[in-house]
Amino acid sequence: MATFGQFLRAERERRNWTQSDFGEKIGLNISAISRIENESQRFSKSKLKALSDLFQIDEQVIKDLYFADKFAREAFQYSCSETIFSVAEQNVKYIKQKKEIQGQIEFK
Amino acid sequence: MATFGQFLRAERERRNWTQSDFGEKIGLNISAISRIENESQRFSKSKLKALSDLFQIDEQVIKDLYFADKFAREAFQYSCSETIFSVAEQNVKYIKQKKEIQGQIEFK
DNA sequence: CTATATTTGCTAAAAATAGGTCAAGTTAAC
DNA sequence: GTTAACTTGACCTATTTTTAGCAAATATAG
Repeated sequence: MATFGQFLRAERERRNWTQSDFGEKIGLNISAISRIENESQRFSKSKLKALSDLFQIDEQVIKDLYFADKFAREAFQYSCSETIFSVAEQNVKYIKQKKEIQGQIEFK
Repeated sequence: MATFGQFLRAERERRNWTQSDFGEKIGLNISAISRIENESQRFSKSKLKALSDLFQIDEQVIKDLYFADKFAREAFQYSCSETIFSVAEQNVKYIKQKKEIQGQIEFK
């Protein structure tokens, strides 16, 4: 599965829902759904939980799909180089480690 | 170099600039600089070009550092799983490929 | 055809971004 | 122990971007 919009469309169709069915369930009108599926609009972060409930798909999975798509589009849009994601991965490790150390200091 | 703020601070100090020197050159006041260096505020995307001119560092390098940092922080904040960046990388490839095909259709 | 589903132009409203000010601190160097 | 450099909190504002509803235009299935 490549984009979040394609994922949404596939899951919707698997359930034989029209865009307006889906829109009603998730709280968006039909044009928003269309644009989201065609990626001219983003699905809103704040509805991810509702989406995971609706589709009965683990929230972590949904969230990861969502952010992978978001990052990919942004990296493409700004012509980032190909190494960017491995750098980002290292950065996350660094941040995690830093927070751990901070935690230790706070409770000393 | 791990975060964009740390990068900025290191480059500023290498030049023996105070935060207020740097702020003047880039068009931000001293509290903004401090917060940016300590990552409680973001550096603005629209100033990346000016920054690359000021530091005489290739814009692509600056941009990559900036976005790697941005993605990492977001992934951390939303507790994305560790595989997310390799998925994102694949997604970029997919997007690039799709745009190529679209280009071919448009000029047929 | 016709009905249903989807896409899209326009737009007001909402939300995110970007940053400032002022005050009250803390560091670090001399 | 001053002084310059830096940090941080609280609060405020302007600008830009994005959203999502309406309605009109297309597309698609039967």
